[in-house]
Amino acid sequence: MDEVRRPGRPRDAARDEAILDATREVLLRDGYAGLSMEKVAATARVGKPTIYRRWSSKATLVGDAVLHSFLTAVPGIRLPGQHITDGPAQQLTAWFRAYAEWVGDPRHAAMILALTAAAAESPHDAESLYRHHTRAQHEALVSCLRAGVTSGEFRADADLEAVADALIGSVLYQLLTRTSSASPHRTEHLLDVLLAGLRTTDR
Amino acid sequence: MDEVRRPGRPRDAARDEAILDATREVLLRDGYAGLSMEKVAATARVGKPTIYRRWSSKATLVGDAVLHSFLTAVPGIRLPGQHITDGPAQQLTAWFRAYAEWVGDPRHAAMILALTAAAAESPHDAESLYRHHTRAQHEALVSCLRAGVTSGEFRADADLEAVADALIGSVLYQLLTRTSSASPHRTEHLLDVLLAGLRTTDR
Amino acid sequence: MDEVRRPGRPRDAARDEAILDATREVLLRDGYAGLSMEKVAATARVGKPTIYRRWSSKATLVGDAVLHSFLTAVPGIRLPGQHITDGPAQQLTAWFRAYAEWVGDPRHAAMILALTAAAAESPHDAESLYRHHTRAQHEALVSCLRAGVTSGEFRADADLEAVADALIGSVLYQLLTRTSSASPHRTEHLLDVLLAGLRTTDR
Amino acid sequence: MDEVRRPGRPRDAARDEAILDATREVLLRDGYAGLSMEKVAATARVGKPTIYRRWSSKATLVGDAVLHSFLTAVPGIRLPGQHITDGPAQQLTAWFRAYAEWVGDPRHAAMILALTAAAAESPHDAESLYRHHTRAQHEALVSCLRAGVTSGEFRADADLEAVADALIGSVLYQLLTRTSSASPHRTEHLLDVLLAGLRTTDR
DNA sequence: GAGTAACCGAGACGGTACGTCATGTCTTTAG
DNA sequence: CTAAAGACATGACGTACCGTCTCGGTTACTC
Repeated sequence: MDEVRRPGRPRDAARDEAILDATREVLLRDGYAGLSMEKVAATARVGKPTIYRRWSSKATLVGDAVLHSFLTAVPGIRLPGQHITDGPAQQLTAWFRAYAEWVGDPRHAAMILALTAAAAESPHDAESLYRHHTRAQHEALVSCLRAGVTSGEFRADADLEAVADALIGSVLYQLLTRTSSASPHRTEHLLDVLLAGLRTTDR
Repeated sequence: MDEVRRPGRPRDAARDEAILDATREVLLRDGYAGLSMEKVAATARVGKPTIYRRWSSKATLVGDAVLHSFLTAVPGIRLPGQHITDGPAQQLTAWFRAYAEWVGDPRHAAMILALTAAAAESPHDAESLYRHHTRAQHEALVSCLRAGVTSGEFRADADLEAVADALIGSVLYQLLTRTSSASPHRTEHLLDVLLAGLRTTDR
Repeated sequence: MDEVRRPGRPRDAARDEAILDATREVLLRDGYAGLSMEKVAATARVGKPTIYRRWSSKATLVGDAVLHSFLTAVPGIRLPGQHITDGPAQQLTAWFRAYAEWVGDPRHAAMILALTAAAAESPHDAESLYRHHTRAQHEALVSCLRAGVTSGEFRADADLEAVADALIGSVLYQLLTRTSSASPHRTEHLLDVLLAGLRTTDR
Repeated sequence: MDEVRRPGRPRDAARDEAILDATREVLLRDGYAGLSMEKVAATARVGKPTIYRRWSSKATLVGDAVLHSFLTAVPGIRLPGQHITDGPAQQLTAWFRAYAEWVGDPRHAAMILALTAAAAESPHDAESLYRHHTRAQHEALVSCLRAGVTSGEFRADADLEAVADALIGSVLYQLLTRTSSASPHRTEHLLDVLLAGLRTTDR
């Protein structure tokens, strides 16, 4: 299980962090369009080859920068609910509130937009890029919904993937059309309708 | 209401079409990232100043190219239903099917992605850009939903904007994560759930 | 005989001069090794593509810069003697003195060294480069020597090309080994020996 | 007289040879311009620091590589003639023939050009570099000429240094202008003229 | 019908950034 | 302390586009 020691000077892990930090900083300041590898290198006080050694393109770099932003800044978002006392509906609501709040921060909204830009810009790696970086959320949502189906609270014939798509997609659409930020109560209203539609009619 | 006649040679309207066609062609071939004004000019057999005289940036050019693609290629999408015989639910279903089918064409999917890229790339003009170009769809959806509320078929307390956001957003999310295309039946399933949630409980 | 007018904006001849001037300036300051296209561009206040549009490499740029230095700065060197009263020997002496004096200026010495570096650096274009830029001198020397043969002053069996090679080559060798500059009297002494060797023995 | 034993692992003398060999190999293949420390290191299967530990720059490395080429490949060139039976004129002729023949080999011509490039590239170390590596030849020539003066065969007032400069310089000039190689008979013709010019008039 | 003013294509211009390569130094493990 | 390997900051490479400009030439109104 030991890592194989390659010859030569090992990569400095501190550079990775510096580069990702710089990427986020530039992203916030100038947006995805205004982000250049040169700026990132200068901000991180790092040579360009040091960046290219780790990330082959602007898109993959931004992808990782955003992913780290997800993981480090909002770990709570990863597991929508750990208390068994909460039912799926409450869990979904809790998650959605946390997500909306997280996205409410313009700095986090900028991360989502950057990721979206990276994916939409080059359709061929869109899937690998966008999916990979939102998969955690999507899977958490689906498993939560599935728990609701198992418990009999939700309809068994509902397409859970489609519901998860709609939850994440609606926030994305709001970010794109109402830059300021997605309104928390709007997302909550959507959840109302969706939950109503999901519940088993004979209860 | 007459247009003010400026002196000098008037602009050649045929160039507009040639440029927009070229833009779509390049967009399909190389994606938004691979689109350069230079390529568009070469493809349209037009000088660069001829483009800049009409569009000030890549984003606005792409915006118009996509909008024309919407308007000319799928006019049916604009008005979800003009036959009063159809109820709101049927109208929504019809519109959603048409939309999903339209987006199913990779060429049209590329247009949506390009528009998304343009908007996500520079947050400050995201709103003006993206909203402007998807507003028609969004408004049609909302007015259709509102008709359902008026007729008593849909709950009065539902946030119709949120529902419209979710419908459009879910397609967008699918485009970003499953490049091939959005699956038509998935969107249909989502509609099922949403309609169920929208319907007045005491029916 | 009219020049064909190509379409598009014509090149600005003033840039050529600015670039060549900058090249010479950098050459003097930093030598051939220290000359980079980037420095030349910055010094000439010109974009890099403007240079590459005209010269494909550092070597050809330096070649032209040195050639212009020859032509503009020391036109007298081109025609070794225009007074018919002077015999070939006097003409050679006059030319050699002028040449040695010209090369005595460190700025001109730097030009010759730069040209030499450009040629020696890449053997395949050495010939086209070096020969082209020193040909004028070489031809003038040979024709002068040939006049001496015709007039009977010089031996008919002498290899005039070899003599011209030696005259130019000796200055070059001195530049390379005694950087400060070639000593004028040394070249004059060489001329003494060569003239003595060239003269017809029975005079 | 014992070498001082320094602590630690001693340098491997075999590396020196490997590096110099690699330098010559790259020089032949790509010329001085195309030679990089990286290529040399790779060709010699040696780390870059191993090179920098021994030679501080590309120029000094090339200098030594060429010098070794001189010493090992054509030892005969070092001493123009050790048989007292030959007069200075014959010795000069013999040396010149050997030199011209040696230079006739394109591999050796490349060495001279590389040395020239190294010197011409940075005027400040031109002297130390070029002079050091051609000094042996130059001194041999001068001492040979001086013997001729002592014996009364050559004029006492001739500038022997200038003559030596011309001999070496003419070969250099030919290499620069006629890449293929210097023509042996041309150098021989030059020697004819020079010897004629050197000889005491009253013979 | 002559001006004139804006159009058109082509392409040069000063720039910025690209992604790659080489420089010379530093840091690691191994000998 | 040396050696090989390779990461590092730096900086130049030659190319692609940017958006502006300057050409010769065209087209359609205005006088």
